[in-house]
Amino acid sequence: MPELPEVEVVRRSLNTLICGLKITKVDILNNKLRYVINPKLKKVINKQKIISVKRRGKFLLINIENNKTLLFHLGMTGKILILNKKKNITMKTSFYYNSKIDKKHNHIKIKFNNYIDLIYNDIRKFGFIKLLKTQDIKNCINLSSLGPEPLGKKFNFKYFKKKSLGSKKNIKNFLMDQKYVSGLGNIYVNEILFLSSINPKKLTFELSNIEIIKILKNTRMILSDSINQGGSSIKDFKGILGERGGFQQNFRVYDRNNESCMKKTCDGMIKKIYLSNRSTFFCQKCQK
DNA sequence: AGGCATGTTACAGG
DNA sequence: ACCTGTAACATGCC
Repeated sequence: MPELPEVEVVRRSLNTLICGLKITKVDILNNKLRYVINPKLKKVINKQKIISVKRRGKFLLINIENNKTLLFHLGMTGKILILNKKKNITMKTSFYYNSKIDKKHNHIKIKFNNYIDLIYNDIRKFGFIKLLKTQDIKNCINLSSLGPEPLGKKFNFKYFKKKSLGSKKNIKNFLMDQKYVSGLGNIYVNEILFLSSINPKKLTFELSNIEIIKILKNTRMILSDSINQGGSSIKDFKGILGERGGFQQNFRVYDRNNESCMKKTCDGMIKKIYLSNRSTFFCQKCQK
């Protein structure tokens, strides 16, 4: 899935591409995603203008004129595509353009008054779209228990210290838990702990102040770098129209089982284990 | 053929 | 109540 950086990149692209546009038609090609799509959705949003596109954790929120909001979650394989019919090309919404995209997984199509179509494509159908009243967003079951944004001011030392002392989780599961901090997923958590030289199994109440500071700093750095690069937790991403070729993020530790540690000062080996059924990579030497 | 995959959630057992 | 591991969801790729 798209973790926070990917969702943020999509949000920025959408925000520049569809704000102010009027919806002229909605096609539901498949109404069974993670939740069954509200059958009223089509009628309610038709003929309405897009006000803004926001993000909370890994959720995307499209605010619409008549006090409605479309809440998207991209699950594991969800993508938002923009099709420009005037030029008969698929424009990127940043890295979500991919020449391998198969039309048979297009589930929702929203047409606008300027030759643009927004398409929701999702191979595994773990994602969803919900129609909400804008004023109900904060109390919505999906958003109400989310922790602070990892790039926001509330995700600070004081907060982290308090929550980490109150938890018996290991640090990896802690960072993966959206109620403590929202938007991190398996890839970025592996990367954060690697750069912080902390063992993923270390319990949060055992973390030193210095380790907490490292986690906070590396979280911000990794996420903002990734956003600036256009998102990176998708392996086969190609740039706009594919011409930029095989952009591939070089993760430092994720998916590097049995490779040697990339840190200059370390000659350890990366090991793969499972925590809560999620693949976990760490250096046996510098992440003791 | 079988294991694995960026997420979330329910359930069982400790 | 909290924690972890397991499985489920649906599909594709080694």
